[in-house]
Order: sequence, then structure tokens, then C-alpha cells
Amino acid sequence: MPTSLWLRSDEPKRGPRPTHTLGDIAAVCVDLVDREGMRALSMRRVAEALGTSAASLYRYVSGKDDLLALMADHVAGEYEFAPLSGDVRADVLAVAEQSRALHQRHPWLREVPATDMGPNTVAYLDHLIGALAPAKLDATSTMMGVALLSGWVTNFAAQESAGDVASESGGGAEHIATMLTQGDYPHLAALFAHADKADPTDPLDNDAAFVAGIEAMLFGIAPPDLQAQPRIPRS
Amino acid sequence: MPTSLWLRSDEPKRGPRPTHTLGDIAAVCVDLVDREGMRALSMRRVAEALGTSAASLYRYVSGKDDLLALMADHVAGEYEFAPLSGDVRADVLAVAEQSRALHQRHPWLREVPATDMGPNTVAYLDHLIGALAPAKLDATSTMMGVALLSGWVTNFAAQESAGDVASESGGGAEHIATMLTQGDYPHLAALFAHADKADPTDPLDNDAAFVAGIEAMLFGIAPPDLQAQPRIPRS
DNA sequence: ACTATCCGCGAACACTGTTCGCAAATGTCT
DNA sequence: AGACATTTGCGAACAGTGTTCGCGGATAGT
Repeated sequence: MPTSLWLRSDEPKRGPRPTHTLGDIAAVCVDLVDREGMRALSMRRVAEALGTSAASLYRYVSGKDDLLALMADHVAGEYEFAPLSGDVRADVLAVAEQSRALHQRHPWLREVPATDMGPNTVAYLDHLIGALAPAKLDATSTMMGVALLSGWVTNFAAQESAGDVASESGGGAEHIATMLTQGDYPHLAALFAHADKADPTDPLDNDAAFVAGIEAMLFGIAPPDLQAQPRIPRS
Repeated sequence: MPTSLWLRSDEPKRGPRPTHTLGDIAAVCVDLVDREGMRALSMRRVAEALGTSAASLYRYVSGKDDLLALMADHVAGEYEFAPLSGDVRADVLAVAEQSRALHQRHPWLREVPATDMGPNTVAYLDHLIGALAPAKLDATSTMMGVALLSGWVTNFAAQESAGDVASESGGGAEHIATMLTQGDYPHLAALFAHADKADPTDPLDNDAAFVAGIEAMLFGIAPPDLQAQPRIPRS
């Protein structure tokens, strides 16, 4: 651990060549967590999957936190950025869809802190800033927009995966229903009463809600003359 | 663990009375994690702070996950909901400010999953729905608005606390600066070049950015005739 | 008083992250 | 070629983790 994770020079050194690379380690970690969940991520399991020993891992990373950072940047490399068209709405939606798909493929992404991001994550950041550039926002507003959009995607994906887990393991919405009768939550009850025409867990509504949220933020942030049809449907 | 966490009847039972209550346990956990961080939360430490043994804790909760759920709902009880005024912007801002303060007081809140929420969390949900009610949104849009706002507050608070930690532990923005020279991130570089007049880590700008984000979402979501001055400042 | 029931908890099990020191392998220099 | 410096891989250990089991004792209803 002479330098930080991402500033590693691969010049020839004195001793024997390292058997693995940071990329290998990241790939193995991602593969493991994708299939067995975050709880399965342990030094010994990763080392076993790598064909080495737990203690050897500490020649590459300085601790378990580094594994998480490595994983996050590894999957951030899955982005395929199309050339920017100049249409804020289209460009932002394109990258947001990719981000949502990424979070669906790797639901554990929500649990890794966004600190010290690697080159791929910075590339994502750069692309999103570029997509927002035609709006001619100042730096503060741009960073806010990026945070707003990234946060929306993360939260939306988290809600989606949590819904999947809840519908599999049984006790989900019915638990809320019994709480509605126990305590008094007038506004929540009114909301539930007004909307029993459509099943709220309709999977096709998710896509519409997703882009509606994006458009809502864009309409609030970007100038209206750059927007096409910013208003979301309302009853 | 006969029933779920929140549906616990306190009727007289056969055996001896339980020494502690779920509220006590939650309070002890919150106190511990507030002072020593999430890593310090262990069964044995909680039991020690309670004056009992680790195995005894399993008479109250079914595992460590229950502790997290207990803690989240415990601090959600710190909300003090003012009567709704009917002004969407004012009411939403009021609860958002409280939520931000809550996240500042308990930064670990970001790390606990939002699944199976307790009565206090549902009360927060209910209040936020009530604050959004004058906008006359349909159920889907309302839930989306709630998710949007809650997510924004959570992300904002996380960014704030992460900034605090980064500024204390040294390597933060300068690490990004060296990456800017190493890879090519044109849009990010342009953004940094355009905005070196003001220090981006100015703590006083945080408040403005916070309400600007809220207003941005409200302006995108709520009808414009319910808004007072929805446009955010732009250069 | 009897008994069903529940509580507290000591002990154990399988793991966890992390450190230390040593042997072997490799590059550079004389 | 040989000596040296350096770096890797790893066995072993340590402190601590979540969780389970089964016991003894306390309690309330009958």
C-alpha cells in the first residue's frame, strides 16, 4: 500500500511479479457478491476464489474497504457512453437508464460508500456533467443536479430490489396494512383508499415512474426551453 | 420472536417479566453508535451497555438486523411534526429540515436499509404525504415525490458527513485533482476551470443548495400555481 | 403447592478482519 | 557468476464477531 488504490505504477520492481492484478481481484469480488450477496464477501472467500490465501490479499489492498472501492469502480467500467447529442433530456435519460440497469445487475452498489471513487466512476461523473452542460448551469447547480440524478437512480433501484425481496419473503405490504389499523395515519390511509383501482406493484409502471422522476428533476433544474414535455401526468 | 418486531403485545404472560424493553435496547444502540460509529455495534457491546449478556439479547430480537430496524425507528421518533399549513413548499421544507438535522445527528442512518419500517417511520411517511396532499397528486406521483424528497435528504446528508470525514482525514479533493491530470475528463475539468472564484467547500452554501434541491423537485412535481418562487438561481 | 411457561446466561461453534514473521522468488548491481 | 536488496506468498495466530443450545431459576395461573 505505498500509494492510494488508483495511483499504482506498474513499473518493474525488485521482487517477484505479483500473481494477480487489482482487476482480477475486483472481478472475483463482484462475481462472488453478485451471486451470494454482500454477506459472503470475506477475505478468506475472496482469497479462495482467487486461489490464494487470505494473508496474501493484504499485499494488494489495505483492508476490506479497499475491496468495496475496487468493486464499485470495476462495475462502473460497464458503462458504455454514447456520444452526447446535446439534448439534455435524451442524454441524461440514456445514462440514467444504464445506471438503473447497473444497479439492477449489482444491487449491492447501494451499500458501498461513494468515497474515493476510481477512474471509471469519475468517467461516469464526467459524462453526466457533459450531458448537463447545455443547460449552462453554474458549477454548484451542476454538482447538485448530478447528486440529485445519481441519488434518484440509486434510491429507485434500491426500492425495486427491496420490493423483489419483500415479495419473495412474504411479509411486505400486508404488514403495513395491519399498521394502518393499529395506529392512525390519516394521509397514508387516504392515499391507499383513493388508489385501489390499479395494483401498485405493477412492474410496468416502474419504467414510467423512473423517467417521470428524472423529468421532474430536469424540469426543476434545467431551463424550460431545453425541455420537450416536462410536465408529468397528474390526476 | 413470536411475532414481528412492531406487533408485540405487552399483556401479562406466564414467566418472569422481561428486564428490558425494546425501547431501552434501541436507545442503548443509538447511544452507542452515535458515539463510536456503526462498527462498534455488536451484540456483546450492546449487551454490556445494557448490563446483560449477549445471549439474552436474542430473547428480544431475532438477530442483528432487528437492532438496526429498532434504531432507525427509535430516532424517527425524534420528529416533531408541526400542524400542516397547507402550503406545500413550507410544509415540505419544514419536515425536510428536520430530516436533515436527524441525519446529521445520526449519520449512520444512511447505512440502515429502509425495509420493514416501524410506527415512527410510518408517521414520518404519513406527515410527508400530508404535506404533499394539497398538490392533489395521484398515489403513484405522491409516493414518487416522497421517495424523491427522502432520497435527496439522505444523499445530501451523506455528502455532508462524507465531506467532514474527508476534510479531517486529508486526501480528498487533491486526489481528484491528480486524477484530472492523469485521465481525460474534459467536462469535469471545464467545470473546475470555470468555478475557482468561490471555495466549493463553503459550509454556508450548503443550506442554500439543500433548499434549492427541494424546490427543484417540488417545481418539477407539484403544480406551479402552488409554488411561490420555484426557479433556482442560475448563472 | 404444583406446573407450565418464560427469562437470563455460561459455554461453545464457526467465522470474521488483521498482523507477524519467515521462506522463496525475483530483479539489480558488482 | 555471485551477492544483495527487495518484494511476494502464506501458515499461524489473535481478538472479536453472530448465533445456538441447554441449563437453572424465577414467575404467574390454577
